[in-house]
Amino acid sequence: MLEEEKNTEKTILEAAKRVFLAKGFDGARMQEIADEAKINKSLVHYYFRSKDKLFDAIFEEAFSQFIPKVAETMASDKDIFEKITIFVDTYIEMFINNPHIPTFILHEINRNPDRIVDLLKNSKINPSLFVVSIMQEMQNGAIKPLHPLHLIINMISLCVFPFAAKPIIKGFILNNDEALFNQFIAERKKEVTAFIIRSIKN
Amino acid sequence: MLEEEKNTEKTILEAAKRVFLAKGFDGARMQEIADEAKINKSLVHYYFRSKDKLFDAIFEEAFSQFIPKVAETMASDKDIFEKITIFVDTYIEMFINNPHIPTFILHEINRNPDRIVDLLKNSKINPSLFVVSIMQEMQNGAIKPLHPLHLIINMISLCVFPFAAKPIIKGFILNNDEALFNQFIAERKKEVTAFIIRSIKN
DNA sequence: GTCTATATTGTGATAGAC
DNA sequence: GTCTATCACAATATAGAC
Repeated sequence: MLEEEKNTEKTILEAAKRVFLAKGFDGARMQEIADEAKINKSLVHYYFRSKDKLFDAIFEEAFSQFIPKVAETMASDKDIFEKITIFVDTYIEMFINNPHIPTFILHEINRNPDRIVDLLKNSKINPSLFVVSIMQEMQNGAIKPLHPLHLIINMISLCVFPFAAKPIIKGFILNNDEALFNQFIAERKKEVTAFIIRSIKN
Repeated sequence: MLEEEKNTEKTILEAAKRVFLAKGFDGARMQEIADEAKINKSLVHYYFRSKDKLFDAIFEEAFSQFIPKVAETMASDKDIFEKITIFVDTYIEMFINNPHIPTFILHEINRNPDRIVDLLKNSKINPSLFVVSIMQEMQNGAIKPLHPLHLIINMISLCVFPFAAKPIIKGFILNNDEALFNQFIAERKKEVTAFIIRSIKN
């Protein structure tokens, strides 16, 4: 039997995740989620009452993915260059496996900015760990003087943006060739890490 | 009289731009556009027939803004470092004046990827100008060996992402302080230009 | 828990008077 | 060109049988 039978709630959540991430809240339809889960539309309401409540469950999970758990790495005794390498690898690998996350989060946080403040208050994310790490390496003379916040935003920008802009990069620059885009992304871990380290290393 | 009376079509277009950019196609309502333009909802249909046609007019203009006219600069005889400075300044300045453009474009190109291929075919945008410029400077020995495409995407990433992620940066890292965010953006032209040039200069 | 049927509201779009 | 009234349909949500 191999446990093919999942419980309905989980099936709905997985279907809803696919639909919401692809279409966004406004573009998603309860009917489409039901079809995707191969169940009746009423069952979706039975389990989650409203579209809003269902969306909340999806958004919180997706948002937590957007901020990978690199906190442990940041608190470790590895040097800043190793930390950056792990940071970039983790981020890009996660987006390869969840390509819709970037546009989804960037769109939805603008639709409802207040929500993220609440979410982040309850999260264990602590960027100051990384800030401290950066400032220590500056005092060591390992890296050039720079604003830690700009460096962090630069790192995230370089990882996230190519996934959010995939249709432009692929459709315009890469002649709509999916294989070429995948190759571009595959190169990117090395490329981004090297780009950053060249810029900050003393 | 100072020409206070604009023609209705233009008024609708300006209202539609505000609503579509803030809410996206799926989130926008024809009623809200009419309210924003302070006219009757039917008039919007009278001038533009359908929501789709109205959206097309807005999207094309917004998309053309997303790709600033830096082509002339790229074809000029300025060196690569001046070109990068102008590129970054132009991009960031444009997003300061049009803060909704990044999320709007990134969301809509994913909703309808085919549209952008058509749009770009009809545009005069030519990234190869910049690629050639980069490769020449590599042969001159002015910059390190690198993949031109990755450099271009890096430059765009660093300019665009902070605007798309404003609610996260402001709400999470900057304690929801708008002034702090504006200061962060103001620093960014110098910061990004320096970050890039440090990384590629020989 | 799962289904069918239906209520209710929202929304794009049109008809027709002025 | 601009308005009021209204249509037609889509979408969220609920009622109630099984």
